[in-house]
Amino acid sequence: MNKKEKEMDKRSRIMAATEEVFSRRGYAQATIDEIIALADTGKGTVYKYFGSKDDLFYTLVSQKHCELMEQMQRVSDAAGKGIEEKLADILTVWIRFLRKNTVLWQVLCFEMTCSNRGYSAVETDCGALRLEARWGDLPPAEEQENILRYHRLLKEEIEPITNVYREGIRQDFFNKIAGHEDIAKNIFLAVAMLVFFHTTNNLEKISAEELADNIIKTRLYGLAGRK
Amino acid sequence: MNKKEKEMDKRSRIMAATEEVFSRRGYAQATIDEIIALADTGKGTVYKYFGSKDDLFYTLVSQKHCELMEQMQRVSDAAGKGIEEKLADILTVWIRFLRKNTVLWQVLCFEMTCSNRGYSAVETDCGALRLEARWGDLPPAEEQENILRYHRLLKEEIEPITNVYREGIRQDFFNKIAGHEDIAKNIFLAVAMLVFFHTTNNLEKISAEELADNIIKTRLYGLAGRK
Amino acid sequence: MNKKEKEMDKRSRIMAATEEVFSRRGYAQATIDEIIALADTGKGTVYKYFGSKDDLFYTLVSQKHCELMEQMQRVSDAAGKGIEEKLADILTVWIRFLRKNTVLWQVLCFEMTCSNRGYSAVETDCGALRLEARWGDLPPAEEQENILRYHRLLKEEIEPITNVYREGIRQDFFNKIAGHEDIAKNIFLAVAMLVFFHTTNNLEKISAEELADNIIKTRLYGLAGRK
Amino acid sequence: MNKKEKEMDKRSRIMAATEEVFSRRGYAQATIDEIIALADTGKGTVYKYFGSKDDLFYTLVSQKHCELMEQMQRVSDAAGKGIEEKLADILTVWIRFLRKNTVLWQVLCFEMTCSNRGYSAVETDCGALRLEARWGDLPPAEEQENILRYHRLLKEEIEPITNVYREGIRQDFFNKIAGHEDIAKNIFLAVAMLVFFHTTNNLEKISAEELADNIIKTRLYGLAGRK
DNA sequence: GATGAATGAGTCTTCATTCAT
DNA sequence: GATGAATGAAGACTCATTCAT
Repeated sequence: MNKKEKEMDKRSRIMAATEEVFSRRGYAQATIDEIIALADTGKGTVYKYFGSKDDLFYTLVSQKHCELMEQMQRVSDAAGKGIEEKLADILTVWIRFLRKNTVLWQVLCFEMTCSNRGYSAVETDCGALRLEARWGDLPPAEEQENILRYHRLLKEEIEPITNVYREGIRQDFFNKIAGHEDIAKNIFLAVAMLVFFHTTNNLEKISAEELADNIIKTRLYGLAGRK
Repeated sequence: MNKKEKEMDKRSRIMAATEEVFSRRGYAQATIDEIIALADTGKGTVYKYFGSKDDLFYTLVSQKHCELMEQMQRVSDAAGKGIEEKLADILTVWIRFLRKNTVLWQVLCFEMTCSNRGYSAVETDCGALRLEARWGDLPPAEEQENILRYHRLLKEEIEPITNVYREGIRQDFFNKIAGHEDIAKNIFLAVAMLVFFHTTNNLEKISAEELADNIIKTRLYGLAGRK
Repeated sequence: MNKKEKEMDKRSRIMAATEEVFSRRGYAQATIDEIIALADTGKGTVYKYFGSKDDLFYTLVSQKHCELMEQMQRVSDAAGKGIEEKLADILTVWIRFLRKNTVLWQVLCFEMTCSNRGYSAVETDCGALRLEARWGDLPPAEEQENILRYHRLLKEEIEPITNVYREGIRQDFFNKIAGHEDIAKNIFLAVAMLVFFHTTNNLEKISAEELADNIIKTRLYGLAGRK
Repeated sequence: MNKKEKEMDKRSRIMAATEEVFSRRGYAQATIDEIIALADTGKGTVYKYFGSKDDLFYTLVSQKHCELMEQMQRVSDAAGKGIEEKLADILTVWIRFLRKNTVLWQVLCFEMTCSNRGYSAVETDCGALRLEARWGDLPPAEEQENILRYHRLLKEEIEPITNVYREGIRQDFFNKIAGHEDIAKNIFLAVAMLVFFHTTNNLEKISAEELADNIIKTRLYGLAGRK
């Protein structure tokens, strides 16, 4: 095993331990000590590669995020599919992903975005995200940036479904009932919630495809019986 | 002011401070020190009345939970209303409540249920809740109980809408497409998610009634345009 | 022993331990652990009373500084003394003080003022002190303030002798050879240096009065023999 | 470029980086990482050539010390000069040197001699230096030696001026007022202090020669006006 | 009953030094 | 010979909880 391989070995062992520990404990409760014990490495090594606990977490979810985006892109790009099918495909990918990374994405959505500290990300005119405090003061610029990067991940993950939704609007596929394209986000988040609370319902046994299909059908055509 | 009143005064001042601090900081970031400073009381007093930080939080949300249940009960009990109207009324209550207690319920849903530590509450045959670890070991019995009580609150909050849903099923109001009554929970949680992420979408400016109505309409009759 | 007394007891025990440890190790090498071991107290207690390691040090030297200023003021105020006598008296106080607090003031002069990191304090027009970086960037405002307060102590300590020097100038007691009143500071600092390096010379055995007298005499009338 | 040259290149690049970093940060705050980044070399190389952080610093100041001694020797050896001129020349060299190496010599005087840890160097009968602890225990012999070598540098730097002073005594040039030859050291150190605190006084703008001349004049003939 | 001083286990983070390649 | 990945000891600081007054 050469130097490069050994280094990757360390890195990936740390990454694996990181995933396990954050998945087991959430962010705040996780400790670097547990990670290094699991990765069988020194504390310095972790800090050399990743810089800080926050960076460690970000690196982990960032990587997973990329995998997710790739899959979403693939199904989004698929030719010859209708709105309904596309939506179902994207949701399927999203559900599968969340089922594998439930805790991690829960932590990302709630702990890391600091939405539980009253911070929200709002879109500026130029499309960038800016942190806003619903009360109190904003943290120092550097910390803001750390928080914002998590918001950016989420924003990007919602985009594919938003795009399909826009396409549907153009094709006059959708009703014009409600808050327009926030609906896309709505579906997206609702599915997340569904998975986050999964074990308390029976939807877990259903395959991702089936679940996505159900959700899309219900959303598109409604729960009320057609008479 | 007699002894009893003075005591209640202390209690309620602590309670008010507790709400403010947990709402501002989430659970982990909140400190007893900030609470007593705000309540202008001693640390011992807090521990005498409430026993622990967790108990303090539970007492707070428990109280709010009762208020919520009362309101839900009231609209659920209203006579002469159709399924659609009842659902909209319950959702309106739920949305209003969450908008007032966003952070608190976010914390409750994710931090306190320890769903971010891989624990899930499953319903036993006798209708009770039991904690289950998706991996690793369960915590000591005492801690399990502390976690479970939060699950019980949530379960109870979902019930009113579940009941209406069941009624709709009986009246043949609903399609039979999907996971049956989990759908109720689905709507319920989706709405929570909507509020939790509120500032990032425009739905915030809409009144609770309007929002509830939109959601119900969309859910019942679908997003797809009727041809 | 009542509550107040007990509290003062803790505080003063911590203070005593602080003095001992900082005197033994300097600032950077000193550890809170050693201080609490010596004070036989908990770490939290130290942080409750003093906030941070830097505050701990500042509190200590600040207290000693006050004692020094009091003594300097006393001899400065003494009526019916000539320039020479006044200078000697102030120097005597200064020497005595430095001999008792050698390491502490050495640390204050060099470690705490961060002069070894390229920061200097310059006097603004309004007489206040401002930090300046001879290279690189200044630290955040908060840290600047922490550094400046040490400079302020030193500035205040030099004042009495500067005042006497100014008086001497007015009385035409001094030559006009050199950098005018910086000379006062010069003497002051030279004496500090003398004490800081004391054990390497024999001046240690001389009493503070004698030493002060020698220094003043030499400074005033010169080392060169009068022919 | 042959092997020898390449090696020297490495060495000198490390040395240059060492000077820059220690000058910018002092000793404790300086890190090997910053040095190797600046020298564009590997950490192992530094340790191969210099053994330890302390050795690195010592090598640096040792080299500068030699340059200083050379210059002092040159002006000391100059024929046909009086006491006053010789003193001024030596001081000029000293001032120039300190102005170029302010932080380095500050660190040397206070941090490296561990005078801020209560250790002092005393001269034994045979003229050698021995470490003494004003309290507590002395460090292990090896560390003592590391500390002593810095004291030796300083002692050697003071010698030229001490020699001239001795010559002045022999020539009956000096008064017999004070602590005899410690006076020489006194002047020497006072000048150091003057430079260490330079930005807080106006002496900085004066040329080294002028400053040296002023100091010598004032010291020799006194601050008090001749009537 | 109310208080708040005291506690100390637990965390993240830094950095000089080593050693296998 | 040069490298830099790996290490782990060490240190500042936080905060829930206790308990004597």
